[in-house]
Amino acid sequence: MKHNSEPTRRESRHTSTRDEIMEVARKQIAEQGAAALSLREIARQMRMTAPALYRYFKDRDDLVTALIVTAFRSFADTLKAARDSQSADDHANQLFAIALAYRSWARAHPQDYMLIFGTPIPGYKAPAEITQPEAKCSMDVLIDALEATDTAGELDPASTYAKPSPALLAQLNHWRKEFGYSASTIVLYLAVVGWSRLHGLVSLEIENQFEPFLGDIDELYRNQALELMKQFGVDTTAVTRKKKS
Amino acid sequence: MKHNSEPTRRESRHTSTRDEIMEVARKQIAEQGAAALSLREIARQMRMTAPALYRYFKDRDDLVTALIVTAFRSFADTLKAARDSQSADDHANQLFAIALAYRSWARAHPQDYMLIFGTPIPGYKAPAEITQPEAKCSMDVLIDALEATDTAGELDPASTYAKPSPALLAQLNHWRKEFGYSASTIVLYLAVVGWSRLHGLVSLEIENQFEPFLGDIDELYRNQALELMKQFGVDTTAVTRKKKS
DNA sequence: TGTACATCAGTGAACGCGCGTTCACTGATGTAC
DNA sequence: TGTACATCAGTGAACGCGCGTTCACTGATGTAC
Repeated sequence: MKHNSEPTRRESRHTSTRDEIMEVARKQIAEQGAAALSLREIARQMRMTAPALYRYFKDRDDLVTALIVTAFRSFADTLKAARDSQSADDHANQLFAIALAYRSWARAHPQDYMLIFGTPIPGYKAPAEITQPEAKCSMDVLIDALEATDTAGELDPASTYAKPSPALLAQLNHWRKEFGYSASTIVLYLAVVGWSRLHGLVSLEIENQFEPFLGDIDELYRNQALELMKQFGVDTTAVTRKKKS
Repeated sequence: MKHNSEPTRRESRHTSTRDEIMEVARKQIAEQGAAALSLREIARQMRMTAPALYRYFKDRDDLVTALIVTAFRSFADTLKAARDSQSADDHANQLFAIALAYRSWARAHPQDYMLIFGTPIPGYKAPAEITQPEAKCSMDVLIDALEATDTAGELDPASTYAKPSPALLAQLNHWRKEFGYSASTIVLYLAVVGWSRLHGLVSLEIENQFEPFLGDIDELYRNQALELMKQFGVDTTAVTRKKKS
């Protein structure tokens, strides 16, 4: 056995067909939905037999878990990239960019979005110990951006936003401590509120609930993203100016 | 053939086993999710054979469509009942009651909620001409309540809420005319915004996305429902007073 | 009131399908001496 | 450099399962005269 230097030829082949399996699976999910994912169909598309897949994944659930993890990472990476596309001190535009990226990722990968945040697959139960840290990473992008805004003194929830009740504050504080967040409790509050509001619009959109009466949601989404920021006390004039130019 | 007086014995038996089929199907959906719905399993639970079900539904899709319709009706009825539980001129409490009922129905019937607003079943495409009017009925409860509030002069979105852009207003107007709503365009705007915000919280909750870090969502939901109303310009003091008493 | 007939509910067998997973196996790829 | 061996990728057959749907059928329920 080689002590872990660079991967052998065989090893790299292994990981590359493993990647290919996941690629094909993702494509299948994108077309048919996650519930219709089939090992045999994947094998067929790869011109292999189904049992060969067991060299790469313990079973179907194992593959699904891997898909969920990569979907989460792709999602988190997209959010981070959006944030970093704006200058580091321009918090308003960072937040706005994150909000837009949230939606555009979901539109580009609707089935992955649903795989992550939506309906679980019939016989499948995601192992929380693997799934949860990944979910946290996405959430953290939002939390970090809000925290940075807060630190810069550009967040003023108190002026426009209701104070959480003591009971709610206690919950948020518990969360804050358990996960060791440096952000203030109110930042966590805004993060969870913001998340739920983006999710509400995005999930209804990708499930075509708006279509019959509104058609395109572009305008509504921008409107709501800005509105959300305003309610957080963020000055959005820089965003609107940039948008026009 | 009898001219349509009261239903014959046979007819009433027919509708009653039809109802039983749907009942069993609903139970199955509640336990396993809509994607796992199986005609054979339904028949088994009813101590029948599967082909007998074809006396009552053309095929599986036909059953699913019927389930969707009844789910929508149950949902809309619950919202209406909540509204009517408050006195007719107390618009604030009516809106609040609707918001609470929205969530509690979803919690009581999570799989039905997802059947209606969420992931479609793999091979199934809901016939829009049947599904859409039902969806409209639920939406109309919210719209009507907001319109009544507006007519009473208790809605003041302009003061706290961003004006929709001209493009968005045009979309909303198109919708308003196409469906013949008497409510103002801004009421439709508030309805769709309110819906998406309730949906965001509720759908994340029933998919257990909040659980790892927040546990119970009760406080957050109440907080957000009130916040939403405040942003619409509704005076919520009557609601909070009532809550305490 | 009784008889002949039509309608309907439900059965049981069968069709054809696809699925996840196991197993013993063949060849190829890599490793050790 | 060559040979013996171990490891791994992938095959093909099979198991056992469940599914939606069709078909010809049996009995029961209702209807007309």
